[in-house]
Amino acid sequence: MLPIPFEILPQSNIRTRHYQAGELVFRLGETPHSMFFILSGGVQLQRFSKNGDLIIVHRAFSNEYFAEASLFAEEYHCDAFVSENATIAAVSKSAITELMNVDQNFALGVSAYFARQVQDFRRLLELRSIKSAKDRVYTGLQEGLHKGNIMSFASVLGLTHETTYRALNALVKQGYVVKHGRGRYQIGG
Amino acid sequence: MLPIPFEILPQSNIRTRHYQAGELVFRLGETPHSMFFILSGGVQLQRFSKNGDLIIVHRAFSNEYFAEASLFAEEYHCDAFVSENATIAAVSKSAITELMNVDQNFALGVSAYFARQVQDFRRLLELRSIKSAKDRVYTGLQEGLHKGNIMSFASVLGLTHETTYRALNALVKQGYVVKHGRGRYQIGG
DNA sequence: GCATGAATATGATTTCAATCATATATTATC
DNA sequence: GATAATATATGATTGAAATCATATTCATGC
Repeated sequence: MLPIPFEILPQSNIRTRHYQAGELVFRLGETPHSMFFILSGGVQLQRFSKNGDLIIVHRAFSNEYFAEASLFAEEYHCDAFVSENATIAAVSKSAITELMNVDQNFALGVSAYFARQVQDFRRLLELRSIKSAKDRVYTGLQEGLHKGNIMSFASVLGLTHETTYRALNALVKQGYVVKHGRGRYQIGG
Repeated sequence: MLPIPFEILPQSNIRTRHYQAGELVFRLGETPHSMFFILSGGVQLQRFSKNGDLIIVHRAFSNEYFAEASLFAEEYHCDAFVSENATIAAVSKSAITELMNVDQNFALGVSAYFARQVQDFRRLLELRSIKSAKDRVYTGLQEGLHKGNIMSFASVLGLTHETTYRALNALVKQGYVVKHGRGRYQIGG
């Protein structure tokens, strides 16, 4: 059910719940007892600045974890606001840390999981540093980030979908990309 | 010498070397034996696409680790190209994983280190998703990212320094930010 | 099969950050 | 203390992505 390495945790350590949009999964200042995995819906981690402005720290959606870092923190430093009706699995923090103490392989797996994420984020940031939409779309294709539809590809790239469609079109015209059908693009000319 | 949690590793597991710009620290396909920490200089992790285009996966500079993820990988999947003459500490991979197996606290520390990084990257991505330069600079100030000078603040924000100066100026004029002196800006009006 | 909504696609216009240029203040170096 | 290098700052111009608009194709539900 959960992605590796957390799939080996006994089901008893996972509690799944539905949330309505607008609910809070946790609040700033509370003591973390869980890490969360979104089965469906959306959550945004947010806090308010001294001036009262809303700061969105992270938005998470289906099949993503959030609040992993609070596994190792004394308290949450933001609110988890449900932005779309969601089903969320709460994974027990103590179960994870205890298993890490017992099972070295699991401990390595957890580190590897986070290290891998760091790697992915760096790659994404580097991709976003590419100014030209055409180059960014092309590199995104090369990196295999066009998995689902163009809309989500565009959002990974940090571009509007219109700009992404146009860039794809231009790349096809220039022969860098082939179009196999509506919404189906692939590197190669 | 190294940042926590790696500071407790015996010095014998760390080998420091100078590199000239243009050298490779490691090559794609090699077996990882180390994770690296840059004492000075710069490195870019890069690979070449099927079409022969250079893809820069990550650029790392002073006081940053790179290739952490390869701690848990079978082989490097990019080259580490020295972009500026550098002094780099190689931290033994086996020393880290062995210590993780023995010392649960260290294992937790390693996980926490990566988890924290994931958190930071998410925050940075969310910040970069703010379109307006003024809003981005303002939020960056709120998040405490203006530590050194404006140039480095601008590069964290992913903006040119000119745009950053202008945005700061505008924020001061609108009363959202106060200027204490040349290059010294602070939230508040 | 028809209606509704979403994704794909492209056109017209606008906006705003990047770019290029220049000036001044500050720090570092000899 | 003079010189060079860097950071701060601002002005003018440009270009490319965002925005707004519209059409078409495809999927989904009734």
